[in-house]
Amino acid sequence: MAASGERARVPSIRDVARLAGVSHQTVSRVLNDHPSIRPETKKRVQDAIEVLDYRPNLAARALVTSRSRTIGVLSATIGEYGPTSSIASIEDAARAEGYSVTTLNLPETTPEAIGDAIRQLGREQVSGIVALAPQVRVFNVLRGMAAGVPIVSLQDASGADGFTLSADQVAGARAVTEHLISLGHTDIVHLAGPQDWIEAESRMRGYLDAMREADLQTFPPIRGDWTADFGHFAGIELARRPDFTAVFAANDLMAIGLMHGFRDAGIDVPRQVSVVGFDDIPVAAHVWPPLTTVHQDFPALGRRAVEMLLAEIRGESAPEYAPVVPQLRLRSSSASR
Amino acid sequence: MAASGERARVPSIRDVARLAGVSHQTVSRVLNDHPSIRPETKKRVQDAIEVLDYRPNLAARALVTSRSRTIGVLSATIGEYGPTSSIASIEDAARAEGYSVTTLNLPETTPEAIGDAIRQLGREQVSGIVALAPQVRVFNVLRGMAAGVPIVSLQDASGADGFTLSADQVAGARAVTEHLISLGHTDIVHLAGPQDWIEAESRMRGYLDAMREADLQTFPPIRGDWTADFGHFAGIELARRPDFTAVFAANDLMAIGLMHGFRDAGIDVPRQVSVVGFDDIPVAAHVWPPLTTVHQDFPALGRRAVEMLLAEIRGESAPEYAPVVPQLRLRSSSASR
DNA sequence: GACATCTATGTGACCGTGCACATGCGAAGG
DNA sequence: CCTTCGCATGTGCACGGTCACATAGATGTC
Repeated sequence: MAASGERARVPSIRDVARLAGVSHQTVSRVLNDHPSIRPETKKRVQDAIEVLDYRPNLAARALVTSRSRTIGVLSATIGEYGPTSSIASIEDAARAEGYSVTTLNLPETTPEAIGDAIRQLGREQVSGIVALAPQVRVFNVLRGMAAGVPIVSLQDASGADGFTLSADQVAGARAVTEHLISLGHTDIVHLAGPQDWIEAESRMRGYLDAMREADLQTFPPIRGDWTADFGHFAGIELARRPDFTAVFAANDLMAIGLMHGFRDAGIDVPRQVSVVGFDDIPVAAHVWPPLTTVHQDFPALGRRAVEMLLAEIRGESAPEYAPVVPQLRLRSSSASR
Repeated sequence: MAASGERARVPSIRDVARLAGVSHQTVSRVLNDHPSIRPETKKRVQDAIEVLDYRPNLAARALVTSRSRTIGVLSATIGEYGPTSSIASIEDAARAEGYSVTTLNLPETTPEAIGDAIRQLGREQVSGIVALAPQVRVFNVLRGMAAGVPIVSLQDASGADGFTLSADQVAGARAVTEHLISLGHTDIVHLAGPQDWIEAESRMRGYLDAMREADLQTFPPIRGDWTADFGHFAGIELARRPDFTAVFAANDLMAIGLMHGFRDAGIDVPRQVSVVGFDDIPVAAHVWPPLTTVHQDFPALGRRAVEMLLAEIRGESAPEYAPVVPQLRLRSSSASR
């Protein structure tokens, strides 16, 4: 469409200024909508911008302001459903506010790797960072490091000082455990996430709280790794000690694997054992039996993270949110004893 | 850790030059490893860089070179497993080569939206773009638009001129269809993806090719939307017309929903009907019955996309790859008649 | 020995913005 | 009527790199 040829280089702020008959600084003021500009002048400049199809050079702007209007997403999780959908909504929200998004996956969670990542984002002069750092360790390192750049962490960190944000994992876990108890289960096993993960701890705490409150005895939790394969393995192992009637798996993937393991071992879900999960991944409603689980609104979390970060960047006070409450999704994998 | 305080601004190339006793240009040469630098000089400069903990300012470099050493990922897909894992590996590969990654989701697939996205990435002066544009329409617009910036499309586009790349979807679909045929099925329904999607077409073609070659009659395909919910609906509908003994669903999510629908309708998989999917998502092995499907190596695709893009950026010739061949994963959802 | 060539390095301009400061002008205040 | 102030705008420089060109010494060539 655009008339090609013409080796004209892309127009700069001075080209606009010349065409509009003003100084380059006035153009700059229009761009950053400075208060004292006469409406008439503003109009002339905007017309010139239109005519030349001028676009501000982001690199030049970043150089002089040493801020890039870019948000860095630092992620220490790999390909899981939850984080992934949060990231997508972070991007959308940031773009809507005129920020670019650059993502950085942590290959490993050593303090050095985290430090490198933060420094890298620093070099790119990000305006702020959203961290999806589900491991306690990573979170702590982050806290110490991020000096200078606003940062929001998308994890549940009880009593954290900085800006953190998450769904109320404990409440969700508690709700689903109470659901099992209300069905008459008393011997409930928890298939937990890895030791170091914040969310694993929160979900376990919810389970423990609910059990204690109902005066039920708890089993030592089984430590999983979030994968369906582990769930499968755990199901076969658990089948050997049928001293329980329900399992709360810390995520859906493990829950689904677990049901598979139970089936291989000849245990019927939910007739003999009830199984519940956490996350409500898209297939949860369609596996057999459809999985009772806890739904999390990941997109909402991503959007809020961006709102909080922008508030911090702009020096505003953080918006106060009611916590995102995860919702119980009752399906067929849980039944009364 | 780092001695704070000290309002010293971050060191620039000139600070390094002063400390090393050379000109700033010599420092620049060392950084871009220019050939004619005396080893001794180089050493001095490197030491100075070390001492000052100097890091090149990316914005300044981008300003003068008008290239940002950033790769833009343009994605028109939302939260699906395949694209997501490709994107993660694109990031890793790009970072490993010293490129940053910025991601941009297309909210809609109109030509205008695509144009805006490309222009936005242009403003950010990306060095190249990897497009995950699974719809035919998007792909075509992209082809016309991207003038000026190297671009690689991660989709199967037969006869495309530019640089495109994908797993051989047709071969995968064909293999899984032939598998059903070899089990003795003759009446095989295809639950396809949406009309406009390149991969939907490729998978359907593989199905049609295999059927034609075996001299089998084909049914008009059912158009789905990739979701498990649709699969469920389709299962219930299909149960009313049992003129088939096997279904090839164009992705795992629909296949899993389909099995759910069949179960609701009282049809046993695989005894009465065989079901196969495509993608091999992480739960595919753990649903009941475990799903026969086609495994795609998404991370490998992402890595290759980056390699191709970098080759194009550097003006090298594109590396020649053997196509990524999807692999059949035989499980229990398919059985002989 | 004069000149061309190559190597190693330095000098100054320039990329496109925003910022600090200066300036002209009209309104308000005494 | 003069001073003071706020508004609207202009001037020049700085940001931190790279590029084009200049320069000085070493080496080779006839």
